[in-house]
Amino acid sequence: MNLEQVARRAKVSTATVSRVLNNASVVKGSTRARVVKAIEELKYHPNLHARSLAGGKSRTIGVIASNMENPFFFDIYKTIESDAHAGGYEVVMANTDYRSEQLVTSVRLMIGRRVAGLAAIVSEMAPDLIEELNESRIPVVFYDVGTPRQNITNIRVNYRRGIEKLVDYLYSLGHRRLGFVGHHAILGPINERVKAVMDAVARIPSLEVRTSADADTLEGGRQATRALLATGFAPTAIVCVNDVTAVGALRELRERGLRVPEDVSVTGFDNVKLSEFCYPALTTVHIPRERIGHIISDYLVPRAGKAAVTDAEIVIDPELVVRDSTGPAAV
Amino acid sequence: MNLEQVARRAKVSTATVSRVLNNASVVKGSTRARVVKAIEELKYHPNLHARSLAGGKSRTIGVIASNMENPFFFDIYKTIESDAHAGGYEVVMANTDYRSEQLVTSVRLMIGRRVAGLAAIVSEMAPDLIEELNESRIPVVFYDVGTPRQNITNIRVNYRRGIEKLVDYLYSLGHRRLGFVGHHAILGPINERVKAVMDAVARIPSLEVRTSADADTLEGGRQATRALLATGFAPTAIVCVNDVTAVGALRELRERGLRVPEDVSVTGFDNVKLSEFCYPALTTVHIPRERIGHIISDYLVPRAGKAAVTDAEIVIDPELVVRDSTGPAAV
DNA sequence: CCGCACCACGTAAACGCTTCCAGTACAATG
DNA sequence: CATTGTACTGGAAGCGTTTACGTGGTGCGG
Repeated sequence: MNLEQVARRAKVSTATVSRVLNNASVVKGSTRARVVKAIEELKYHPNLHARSLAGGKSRTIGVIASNMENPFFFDIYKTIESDAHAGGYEVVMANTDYRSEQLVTSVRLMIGRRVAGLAAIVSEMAPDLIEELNESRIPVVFYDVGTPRQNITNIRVNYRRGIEKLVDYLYSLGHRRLGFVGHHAILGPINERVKAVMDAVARIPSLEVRTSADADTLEGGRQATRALLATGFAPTAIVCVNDVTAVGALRELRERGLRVPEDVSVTGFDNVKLSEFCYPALTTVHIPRERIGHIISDYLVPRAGKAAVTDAEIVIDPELVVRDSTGPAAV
Repeated sequence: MNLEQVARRAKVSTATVSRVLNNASVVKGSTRARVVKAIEELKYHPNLHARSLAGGKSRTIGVIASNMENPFFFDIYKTIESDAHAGGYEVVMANTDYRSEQLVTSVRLMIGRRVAGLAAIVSEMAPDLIEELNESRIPVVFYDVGTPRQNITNIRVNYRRGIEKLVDYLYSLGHRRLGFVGHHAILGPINERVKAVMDAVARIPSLEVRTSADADTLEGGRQATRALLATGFAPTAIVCVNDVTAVGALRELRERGLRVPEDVSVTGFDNVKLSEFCYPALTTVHIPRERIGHIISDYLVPRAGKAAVTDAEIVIDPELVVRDSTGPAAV
């Protein structure tokens, strides 16, 4: 079922069929009608592979994320998708599960697909990736990690600042023993996020902190919290790497009979919708996911009268959102 | 950057490069080494479009879902993805937002991509879709809606039975006034789900029910619940179309000062992970999402020694999961 | 020393589309 | 009536692969 068959049935050349398909150029009304009729009768669907091969372009942009299960990533994805569709583009998505090996695979896949643009919303990194991407000439936006380069734009939030706001707030409530629940992807004291917490705590001598980590899921947050408490360390507040893990923490505390925030305060990060709907509603740090999504699509989706892609670094300053999961430290 | 350039650099023909790329046929070790070296030096990435055009096959399967934001769909997606990767296949995903017009667009897109198989996990339907799909000769699995056909397999859960279990359980707890919170996609009394609720209730004369609907999100569940209560109708139990909307309902009730389950009972559907983590944990109906995912990939991902795709209808019987959001009806 | 099988590789024809370059028909113009 | 322009359509060359087929070497038995 190809152009030729349609052409034959409509008694025109393949060139003409192609023209009506892309409603480019001028095709006489009667001819166009014949072609359209043939297309419908044959239930013809153009082969997109052939199309982008011949055309040299692909009108699809790729989005790679660490964990689409986490609404944080999904919210960004959704915004990009919506913008892309508005601009006549398609989106293909890939998950890495925080594995840098999977990141490399996914990036290769996207390059192989000759995407028009690529967004990598990931916390992991692979050494030669930037080089490889640079070589491919594909416009790229990295969120979180990455290095600005020709054709590579960088967006990151000032995670450090967000954590500081959180820690200062908890300190002001009288908290002195803090727990930090992370996820495996950011395990290890070298990690930027853990370091941010350590540094924020280190500024205030009377503060003490212990960390724990598990998967970036509800269950992971629960397990990490359980492990943290199993050490005998009794934090008066638990800072979680994001809202999802915080909801996991909430459950573990509840099952241990600890009240939030009377006995233990809990904080999230991201300000995902769920953070308002869980109980108690989470004190968290807002990260403007829609804005991030729009920035990304501005860079990747060619739009009439838009500036060209340039290398740049964009830093977003997150802000504290106080809700019900935090309160004065227990005596 | 194409096969020819690689071939030239390795001083072989494009055929040989292709052979080492697909490590098919026998290529002498030394030659293979030269080619591999050239590939890496040039940072060559095969053009996947050309590949599937020439090969005639695509090694990717498509998944279309109504709302990936809802973990129910995502869980199924994840299972399919994992199975597909295990079988050397890629997956492309598309969202319909419950809009049948978008369903059509997505299906066309998938056909255009000449996917090796297609899974449609959707609650909406479009008239000519089945016909169009049938014409395309692509193996298809429908979940929820659809009609078995040559090359089309159908999976559905016995939603009706699940609702009956729920209603019977609530009745046994003394509930007589029920609210049903749906989402827009299933609005209208013609809908299968609403009908299932109506019929389940109709079996028991003393039971009364009112319905309401909004988006399939946390916020939607909340709004629908608000609308339901705003009518003055005071249900002693609220049956929600799924867990996500139920969590939304939970929040609305909490903000109105209604205790769950003392004042009002709430039930979800799907048994998504979140249903255990919210407070109170939801009484719900378990739908085996992983199993559904596996069934789908069994049908779509060609695997060594696997039976061919046949038309069939598979029905899954869901079971009740009682947790903390339900209790005896308030007097 | 010849012939044959076989291995390793090259040649070239698809795959289904886009698009440049011509070509035809016909109206408008001088 | 010849000339130029315009509107539409066709021919054919790619796009980057895969793959059937062909060919040149090598090793072996006879």
